[in-house]
Amino acid sequence: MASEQLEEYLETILDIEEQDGVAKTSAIARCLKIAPASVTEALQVLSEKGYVKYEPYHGATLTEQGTAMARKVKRRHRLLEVFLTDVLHINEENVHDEACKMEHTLSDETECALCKLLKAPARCPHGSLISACNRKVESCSACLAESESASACTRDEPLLPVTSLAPGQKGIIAFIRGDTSVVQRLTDLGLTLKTEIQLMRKAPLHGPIEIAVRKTRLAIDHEIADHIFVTARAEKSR
Amino acid sequence: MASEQLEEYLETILDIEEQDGVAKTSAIARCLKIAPASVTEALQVLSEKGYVKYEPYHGATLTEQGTAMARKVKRRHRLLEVFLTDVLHINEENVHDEACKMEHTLSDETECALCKLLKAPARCPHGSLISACNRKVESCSACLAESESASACTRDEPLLPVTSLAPGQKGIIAFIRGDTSVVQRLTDLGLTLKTEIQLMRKAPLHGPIEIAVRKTRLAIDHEIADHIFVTARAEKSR
DNA sequence: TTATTAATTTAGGGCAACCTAAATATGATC
DNA sequence: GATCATATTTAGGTTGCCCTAAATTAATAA
Repeated sequence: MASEQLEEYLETILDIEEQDGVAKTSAIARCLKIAPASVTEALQVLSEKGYVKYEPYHGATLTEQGTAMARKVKRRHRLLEVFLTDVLHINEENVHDEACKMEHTLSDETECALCKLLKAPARCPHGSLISACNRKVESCSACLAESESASACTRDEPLLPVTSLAPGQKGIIAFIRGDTSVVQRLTDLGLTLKTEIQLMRKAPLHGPIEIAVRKTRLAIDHEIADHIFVTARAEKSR
Repeated sequence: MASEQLEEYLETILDIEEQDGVAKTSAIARCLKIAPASVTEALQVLSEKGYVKYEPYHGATLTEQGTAMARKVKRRHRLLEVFLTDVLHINEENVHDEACKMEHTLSDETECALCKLLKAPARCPHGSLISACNRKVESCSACLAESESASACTRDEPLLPVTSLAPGQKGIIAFIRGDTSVVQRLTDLGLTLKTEIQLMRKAPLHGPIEIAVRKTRLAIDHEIADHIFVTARAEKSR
C-alpha cells in the first residue's frame, strides 16, 4: 500500500496521463503545487515500488498496478463527492477538497458500504465517471443482497468502462453496475455477461455510443453505457 | 491547528486524564503503542504549542485550549462511529479504527452536516457521550433550519454536559441538544436556557441524576440529561 | 552543428515523527 | 538518608517528504 502522499501522486499522474499520454515532472509539480525536484524524488520512489514506469527526463506512466491503485483512489474520491453533495449537502466549492482529504482513509469495507448507500452512482457531481469496484461480482445485486459489508474476492483482471474503449475495440461484458432492473434492461438489448461487444462510434461530449453485439448494431445512451464494464481480453477458462 | 498525530496525542491524553487525573508518559506510550521517548518529544511540542501543561517526570495535563481540541476530535470520532454503525452498517469491530482514521480529515462544515444527518446523537455506539458542537447556538433547531451547512460563530466559553458536574456544583443551562420538541420537554420541567441548576446526586452507571432548579429538586433520566449542557460560570453580560 | 534555453535531476538541508541505547531523576524500601 | 528499581528524558540516528541552488540533459533556434 502506498502512503497518502504517494496516492496523491498516483491520482495526479492518472489525470495527466489521460490528457497528455505521459506525465512530465513539471506537469505533476504544477498540479500538486510541489517543487519539481520533489516530484523527481517521488517518481523514483513510485518507480521502485512498481507503480510507475519512470524514464528520467521523459516523465512517467503508470504501470498496471499503479493504474489500478490510482483508479481505486479516484473512485473513492468520486464516491465521497457524491456523498458530500447528495447526502450531506456540503457547499459545492468545498466538496472536492474535502473528498481529497478523506479519500485516503476509506477502507474497502467503508467504500463498499458507501457505494451501497448511494446506490452505486455512475458519475460524480462534476460529471466524471466513477469506475467499477474491484469486488468479484457480476452486478451490484450481489453487494445489495449483503446485510453486512462482507469482504469479497477481488477481481484479477482490470475492468474498463465500455465508453473508454477506442472505436473498433472489442471487449467482453464482465460487470453491470446496478441492480436486477438494470441487468434486465440490458439483457433485453442482448447485453448480457460474457457477451463480446465492439465499440463502433462515440458521439462526443457524453452523447450516445454505437456498439456491435452479435452482428447487431445498436446505439445506447451514455446513461446506460455508464453501467457496462468490460474486460479487454476474453476470460481464460481453465 | 495541530497535526493529525498531535490530535491523536491530545485525544489519548484526554482519556487518560479523565481516568487518572494526569497523563504520565508511559501511559500515553502504552495507549498509542509508541516508545516513551517519542512521547516525551511530543509532549514537549504540545507544551510549546500551548495544548498541555507538561511537568518533566510528572506527566502532562491538557490546557483549556488542549481540552477544547481534544474534545472536538473526540466528538468527531464518536459522530463518525454513529455514522459508520447506523448508516453504513460497518462491522462493529472495525468501527473504532475506521473512525480513528477519518476523524482528522473532517472539516467543521462536514462535522455539522453529519451531526444533522444523524439528528444530533447523544451517544456513540459504545455508549460514550458525544460532546456539544462549538457553534454558538441555543439548540439544534438552529442547525436543522439551515438548508446548507453554513458557518456560524463559535462559542467562547466551553460547554459541559450537565452529567459531568460534580455533586453540589452549579451551572447555567447554555445549550440544549435536540430540536424544539426536546426544548419544549425540558421547558416543561423548568429547564430553560440561562437557568441556573445545581447537580445534587448522580446514580452510578448511567442512572438518573438529581438536580436542583429554582429551589425545586427533580430527578431526570440520563437520556434526558444527555441533552443538557451548561457553562460553569454565569455568562458575563456586557 | 553549435549554442542557447528550458526542463529536469542531483546535492545538500530542514522538519516531523519515530526508534534504540544511555543517562538521569523519582519514589519506595531498608 | 542511602540504595535500588522503575520511569523518564536526552542523545544520536532513520525515514518520508518537502525545499533551494547548482549541475546536467534535452529540445530548439541560429
